[in-house]
Amino acid sequence: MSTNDFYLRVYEVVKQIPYGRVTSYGSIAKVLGTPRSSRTVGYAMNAAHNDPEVPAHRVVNRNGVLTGKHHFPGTNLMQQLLESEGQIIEEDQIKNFKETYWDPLEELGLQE
DNA sequence: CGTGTGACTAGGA
DNA sequence: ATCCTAGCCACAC
Repeated sequence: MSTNDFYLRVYEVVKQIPYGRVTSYGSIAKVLGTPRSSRTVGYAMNAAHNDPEVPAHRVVNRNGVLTGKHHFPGTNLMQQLLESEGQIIEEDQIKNFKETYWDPLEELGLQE
């Protein structure tokens, strides 16, 4: 495999994000072994479109800001989805980010 | 194979 | 704390 492999790996990680939790692009990239390809992770999410099992709304930037909300249908679908999971969002930013942050490195047992 | 682009991030002013 | 800059990597053309 080749090209799609990276995207598929991204999806596999995103799919494992628990309900009500979120993570960052950089963390996902790090899990994949390429911490510098965080931008590409977001790029991959564009194609995630085809995979409804990928909870793209649970992926935000490292500050807990919904940078990708503009890529969702409507104007604040991403925010609505997160709020429906119990997230507290204000000004496009997750207020309880630290509490709901899900670190794939820890949770997947890849670290420590 | 070179160039441009982006749902990012870290570091410096 | 906020704003700006440069580096990154995978992909489309």
